[in-house]
Amino acid sequence: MIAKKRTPDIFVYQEIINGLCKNGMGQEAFRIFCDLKERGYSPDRVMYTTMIDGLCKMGLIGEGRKLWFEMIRKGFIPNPYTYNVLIDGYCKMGDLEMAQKLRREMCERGYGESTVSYNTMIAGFCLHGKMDEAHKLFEEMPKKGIERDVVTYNTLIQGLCKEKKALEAMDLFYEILGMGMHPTISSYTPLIQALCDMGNAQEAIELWNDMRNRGLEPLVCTCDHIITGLCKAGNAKESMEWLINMLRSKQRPQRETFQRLVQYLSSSSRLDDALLVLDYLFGMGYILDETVLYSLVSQLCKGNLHHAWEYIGEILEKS
DNA sequence: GTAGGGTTAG
Repeated sequence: MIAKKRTPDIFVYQEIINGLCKNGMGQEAFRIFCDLKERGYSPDRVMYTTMIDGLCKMGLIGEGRKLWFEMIRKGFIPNPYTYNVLIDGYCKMGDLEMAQKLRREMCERGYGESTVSYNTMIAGFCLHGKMDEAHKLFEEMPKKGIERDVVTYNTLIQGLCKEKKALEAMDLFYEILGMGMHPTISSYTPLIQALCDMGNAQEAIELWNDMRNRGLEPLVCTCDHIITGLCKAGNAKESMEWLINMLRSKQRPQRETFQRLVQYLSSSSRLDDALLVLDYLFGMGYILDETVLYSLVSQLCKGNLHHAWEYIGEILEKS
């Protein structure tokens, strides 16, 4: 456009800056933003908001704050979008006090709170393990007439799961259903992981099936969690089946998943399966961690030493 | 000639 002397307008630049920010090229966006100002363009409130958000998401909250004041100097009053972007930035870096201060300031300016502003703060508290505070806000929402949406629930579910409170998180999941809302991938993923971590793989699989029945496509890592969960629950057979299904559908399990499975199979004397999984592991281009290797070798040595020696030679060659 | 852009989980 520039070469053809078609000067891009502010909307085109807005799209470019936003697109770069959302695709991991925030530095480039910031360069263009600064360049624009030098060439005499004046960014408006939306563009400032977009750039402040981009900077916050890169962890450059100081730069974001500078732009905030620059915007005010140029006569733009921050609106709820601008506030939320900065509040989210402070939440993410753990300065919850500053986030709360900005939230009060936003209200003093006469802007009402919204589902998004609540979700932002709840996510901030959850991220930093302050579940009591998160709950307080969650309870406050209906009292203030602010609707909870599926993001509100998902955020709290994720927070509770991280704190190993899967039962409480399940209650919220049922509440989503009870309210007639539609759960999303983010409702299921942390729950399945938490249940697997607790050794409750069967319930996790029920959730998995429920998710599939709703036409939701699970994240690949969810499958990894189920495989490790099944090992934890002592279910070698099903664990192998899930792994093979993953490989069949051309999904790449994590190295850690293979290792846990090899470790579990060898420690429960299923050496044939362990060696089979090991073959898949090497086939994916992974190498075996030393501690898992030692445990496998010592298991092999408990059996027929002659065979053990053959296997070990083969394993060492591949690793 | 007009309208058009920005925020929360993952």
